[in-house]
Amino acid sequence: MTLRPEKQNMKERILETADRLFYLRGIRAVGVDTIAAEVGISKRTLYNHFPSKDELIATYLQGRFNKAPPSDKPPIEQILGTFDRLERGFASKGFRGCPFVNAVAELGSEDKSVKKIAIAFKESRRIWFRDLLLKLDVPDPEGLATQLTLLVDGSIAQDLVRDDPSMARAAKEAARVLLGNAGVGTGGRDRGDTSKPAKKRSSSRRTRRPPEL
Amino acid sequence: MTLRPEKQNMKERILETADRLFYLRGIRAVGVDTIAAEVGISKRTLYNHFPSKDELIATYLQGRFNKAPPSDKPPIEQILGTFDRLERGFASKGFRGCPFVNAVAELGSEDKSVKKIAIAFKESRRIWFRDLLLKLDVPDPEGLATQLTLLVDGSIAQDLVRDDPSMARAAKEAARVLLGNAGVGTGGRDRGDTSKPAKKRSSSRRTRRPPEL
DNA sequence: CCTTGATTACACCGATCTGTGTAATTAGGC
DNA sequence: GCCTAATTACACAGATCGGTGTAATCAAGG
Repeated sequence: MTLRPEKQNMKERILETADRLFYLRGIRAVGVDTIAAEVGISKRTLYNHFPSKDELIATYLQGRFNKAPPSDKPPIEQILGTFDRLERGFASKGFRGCPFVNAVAELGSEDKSVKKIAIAFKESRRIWFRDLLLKLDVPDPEGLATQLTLLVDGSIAQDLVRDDPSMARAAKEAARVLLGNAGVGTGGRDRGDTSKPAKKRSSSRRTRRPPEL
Repeated sequence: MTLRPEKQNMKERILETADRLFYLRGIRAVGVDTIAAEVGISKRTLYNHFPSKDELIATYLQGRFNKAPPSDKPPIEQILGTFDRLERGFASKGFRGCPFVNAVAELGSEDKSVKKIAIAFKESRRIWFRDLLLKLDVPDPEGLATQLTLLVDGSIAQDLVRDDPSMARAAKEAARVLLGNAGVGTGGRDRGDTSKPAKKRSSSRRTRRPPEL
């Protein structure tokens, strides 16, 4: 059953090329002919592996859904490290925004399956933040996790249009402030003692529901 | 020289329809035939007013570049009010993300003019924040303004995929924390005295360059 | 060697795209 | 009423789109 080496993973090869082109140039901007030509195969072969372009798009987005590997580093480092990885991603040449946001922006609200994948991805990242925040015992892990995702997606959008990787650093600084406000020492503040600095000080730390000035 | 009423602002009529369709369905997804049909004119007439679709796209984006009207309200209210307006926008049925981010996502890095307009828009909002922050005499108006734009764009992206207007509120809460950290009372914190509460306390307020944990 | 399945080249379909050419029609200003 | 300019309908060009049908070729396993 062993095919010749270069065609061993035909489906993966197609998917890799589709991923690259879809992400870099946009989904609507890339035709199946272009993908087939780039892979070096006939269009017929492509359609023997994917019944339609929509299926290829869905598989492409599914493939972008890489969950973060479990880490044993302290939660605070994992959270802030997210923005470091983000900055490295921005600085890399191939970065062009969030594939899920781009897909929703391109394909409109018509395509329900695309939107479902995008929502699932965004939510998974929020949950990832939340679970780390739970270990830190912050007052409102749900809300703070949402706020962190805002910083992530905000910096991604800003970098997409500005090509400015420093947006990730700005997001990190903001994240540090939000974490500090929640009673978490981030190692970047006044005193460097990161050793559990008095969490949950009565209620004044929490960003309470404000009286809507 | 007065044309008959319904055709008095032909160019504007075309532009309004193009704006609506481009924004709601996407730029690539809408053809000039569709626009002309929707306006109720012939395709030839459309091309008599716009030499190409690219020109129409550029004009569409230029038209989205509406600078905020000057306000005499306190800066802090203007800043936080941004997120209230954002939330109302999210809740309105026609909202579909940031037209500039969407355009860049759709058209790729090929179209330089589109990207330039998008950058100009993003920067104008940052400057708007910064100028308000200057009046508040915060330690780092430039950096804080950038952070606020991250919250704005983050909530827009999140709402685009989640259809959840509460993202604007989450952004507002985060903005409140960031402003509070900069020494600005936002009316939602412990003591309600918004009367210039000890700005610029030596250096410990500032989110300093952290030692990169 | 022969069978089997994958891949190939290639033509083709109908639809859609941006953009143009043209001649007829319409309406306003003088 | 006449001139001018805008708008109209409509055909058409040339390209690209997603997708299919077909027959030949190729390679691997028995």
